[in-house]
Amino acid sequence: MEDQLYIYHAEMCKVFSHPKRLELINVLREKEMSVGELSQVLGIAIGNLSQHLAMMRERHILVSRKEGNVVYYRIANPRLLEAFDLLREIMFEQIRQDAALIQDRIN
Amino acid sequence: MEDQLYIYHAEMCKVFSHPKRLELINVLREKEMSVGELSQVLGIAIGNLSQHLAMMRERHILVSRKEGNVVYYRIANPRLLEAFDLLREIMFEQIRQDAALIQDRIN
DNA sequence: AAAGTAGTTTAGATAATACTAAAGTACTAT
DNA sequence: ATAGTACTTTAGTATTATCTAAACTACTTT
Repeated sequence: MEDQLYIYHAEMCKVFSHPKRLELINVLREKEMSVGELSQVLGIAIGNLSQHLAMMRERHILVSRKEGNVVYYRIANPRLLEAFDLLREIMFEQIRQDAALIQDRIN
Repeated sequence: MEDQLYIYHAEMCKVFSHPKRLELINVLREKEMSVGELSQVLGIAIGNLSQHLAMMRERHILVSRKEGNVVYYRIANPRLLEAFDLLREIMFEQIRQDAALIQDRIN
């Protein structure tokens, strides 16, 4: 029962474990975008992109809306961007620490 | 150059994409623990655990210290727990929303 | 209705992760 | 020195993710 929470939690976090999916989240930060536009901006094939979008939609990270035959995607929960930003901050802290360690070793 | 950041960011997030690694982070929340203790608490083989610990150490998520022939692990940056908690909150929000949608469909 | 556009889905190949079991290392106690 | 404890590393296998290319669906335009 407790295990199930960790499994669900991990499933959600898998969204963050691919560079193009992270870029996608960052690109959808302020505005929704169509699949075609996203394919252009991210520089990946539409078929492949559609697979990423589907898995993110299944995990309720993104929601889509259809207009004519264009599908627009946007971020489901704006708090997700808080998580994105926090993780990126932690990453920068680590990069800075690593750099400092290397500096120490030189001096 | 920008791409490298997304790659590094994703590498860090891979730590969160496995249920036992999440549980491990949560268990190390307030205190450090030896590998043997962790193996007991998490219920996974020591060899397997040691592999998870190594990858988390490489990514600077955990740090270790050796005392005699016991190795203790702890969380490198306490802010990581903020990220853990934020992601879990977002997860609960989503679970609640899903539950609400199902309720609506019944009524 | 036929052809075009936008996106999805599937099948198959390749690559990355994860697990098990056994060998190896470092330290401690006898 | 030998044996034991605590952990790490490696090799092999199984599982899961990712990508490409092609078929398919839904909608629009002619």
